[in-house]
Amino acid sequence: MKRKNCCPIAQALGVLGDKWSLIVLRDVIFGKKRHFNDLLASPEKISTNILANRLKTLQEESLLCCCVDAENRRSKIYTPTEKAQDLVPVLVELYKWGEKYNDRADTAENLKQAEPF
Amino acid sequence: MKRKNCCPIAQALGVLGDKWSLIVLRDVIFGKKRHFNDLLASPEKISTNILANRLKTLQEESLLCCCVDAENRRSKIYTPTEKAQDLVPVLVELYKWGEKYNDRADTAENLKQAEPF
DNA sequence: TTAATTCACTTGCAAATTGCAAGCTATCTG
DNA sequence: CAGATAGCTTGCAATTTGCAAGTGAATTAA
Repeated sequence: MKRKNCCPIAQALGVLGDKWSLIVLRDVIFGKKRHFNDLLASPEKISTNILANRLKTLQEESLLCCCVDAENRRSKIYTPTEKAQDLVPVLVELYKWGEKYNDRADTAENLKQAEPF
Repeated sequence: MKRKNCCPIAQALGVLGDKWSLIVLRDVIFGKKRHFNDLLASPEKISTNILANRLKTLQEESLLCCCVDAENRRSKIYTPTEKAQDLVPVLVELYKWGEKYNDRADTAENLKQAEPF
């Protein structure tokens, strides 16, 4: 989804707003996974065609770069760019939110309406 | 995508990891939009069936609550819960990242590989 | 009080995306 | 040289998305 000339949140989601991109980036950034098969092995069970497609689009978006492993030339090494590293705060906030809410049942407190601004 | 018993990032993305949920939440939280037609009017042009579906799932996930407008009974008011308000930091970090990178072309700086941890 | 309008959807259908399994090619290892 | 391994690609069914048109109840305008 190309989202030019619009709000930065929508622009960010144009790149990251799908089921898998941020999972792949999480594994590359925090899990330090560098190889196709490492990324395949994540508990979320991404399939090979989807992973190949995400690696391609994340390179096109300059979030990952790819080089051949000098010591094993059938292997490729995927590395996060600084643009990807700058997603660390996003991933950290997502982590905190996920930890706060998605482990536990909905409580009366959670369900409270937010105060008006 | 149900993602129980896994990493909080994956849990969060199970709820938020699609093209539209965070756009709707952005509009409800920051844009203070409260009605179906307000949300439809966003520049990203969500379609009616998708919006209806997201409003339903966001209620099921306790991110929005819905009540009938007392002064206009055909109108419904969608309000963010605290669980939704707690996504503000996520949205802010997405905003900052989108602002930093997605307005401009890729520069040599952006494309630099990240330093190893 | 009837007609038109508005609001929040729903339905139908085509197009795009996802998910699963199998296969393929180049490299390496025994 | 035979198998194993890494990183894909292909085919196809199922799910999700996007567009346009339609629905029904509530409201407002004539």
